[in-house]
Amino acid sequence: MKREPSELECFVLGVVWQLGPASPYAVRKHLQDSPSTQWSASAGAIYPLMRRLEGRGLLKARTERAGKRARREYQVTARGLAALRKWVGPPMGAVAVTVAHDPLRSRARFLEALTPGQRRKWIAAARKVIDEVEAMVEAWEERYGDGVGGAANTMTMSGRIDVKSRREWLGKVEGMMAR
Amino acid sequence: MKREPSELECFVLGVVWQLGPASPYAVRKHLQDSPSTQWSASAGAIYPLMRRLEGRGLLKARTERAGKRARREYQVTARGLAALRKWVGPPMGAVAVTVAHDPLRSRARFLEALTPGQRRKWIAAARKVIDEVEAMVEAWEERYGDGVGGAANTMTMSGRIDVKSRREWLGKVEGMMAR
DNA sequence: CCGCTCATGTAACTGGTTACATGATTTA
DNA sequence: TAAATCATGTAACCAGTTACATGAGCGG
Repeated sequence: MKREPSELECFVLGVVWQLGPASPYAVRKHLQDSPSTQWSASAGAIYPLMRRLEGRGLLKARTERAGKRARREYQVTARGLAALRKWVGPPMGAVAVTVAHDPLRSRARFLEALTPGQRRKWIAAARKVIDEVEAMVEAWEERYGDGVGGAANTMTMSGRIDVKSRREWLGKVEGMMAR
Repeated sequence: MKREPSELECFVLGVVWQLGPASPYAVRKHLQDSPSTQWSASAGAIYPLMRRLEGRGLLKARTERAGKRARREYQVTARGLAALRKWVGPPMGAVAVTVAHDPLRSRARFLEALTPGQRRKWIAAARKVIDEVEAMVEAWEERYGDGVGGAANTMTMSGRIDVKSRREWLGKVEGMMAR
């Protein structure tokens, strides 16, 4: 029974599809710039991963040379696109049925372990974190604009809603704390 | 240089602190029931992890016997509480500065890879997924109510906001798709 | 007595991380 | 020409997963 590909594998497949022919380095940069820190996009992850995808026939590589240097350019194959579509769904796998993972919320769960003073400071710090994320999202939009198809819009939109909803959440947390 | 503990380690530390003396099994169940699938809470993760925490002096164990059977009950030590507080912050580590990770959004990023028909189906499926999550959150509240200190309220509240924001997001995605 | 849940573990694996190595190309 | 960045990779490690093993206790 063939195991189904990991989230990162599919995501990379998608990124290559979106960028058009892309080198592992380009994919890496793209992931690093993206407002999600879900993956570190380390070389040790990406290079072997893309080789793996190539081995499975989901990507095909072509070695171009720019100047003296060889660089691998990967492209999504027909099978690769099929795999991407399957991953995107429908149907979505069971992995999708979950509340979003947010390290801020994980921590907030244990706010009661702090002293009231620390709690107030925590809220302030959290607010700052959310501001930072907002800035990241805006910077990302600035940078990539409509670069990656219509996807950029979807992404910044989603980032903004995320920020908004976390602000709302934080407000409520503050309210509950006060009582 | 001592490496800082993983998210799961700290989260487990927090859960033990919240539950009061708790067995690995109890922690495992708790994580499994929680609406977050961030961790599978497999035995192979939890048992060694709690041993590790014990080894670091963040948990202390006491072996109780119920009937013929020995069960380990862990409790958070003073150092453990300090570590928990440090993890919760402030200051939050850099890990916290990220948009929430949501597999639905990851997938939505590549919606353009689908045919328009599939896209519509995708939206419907996504709506269902969100409904499921909502049900999970409600069930969780039903079950744990005010069980784990005031934290239960914070958690269901956060789950609800999450659901609401994802519905809003999905609506927008649909809107953008239509154009 | 059967099957289910409680409860504790271990062994093998693996995907992803950190850190290092190497050399080409660009920019100050 | 020195420093920074582009670009590709590898080796060692590790946290967490899957799958299995074991046995107690309990409800039907």
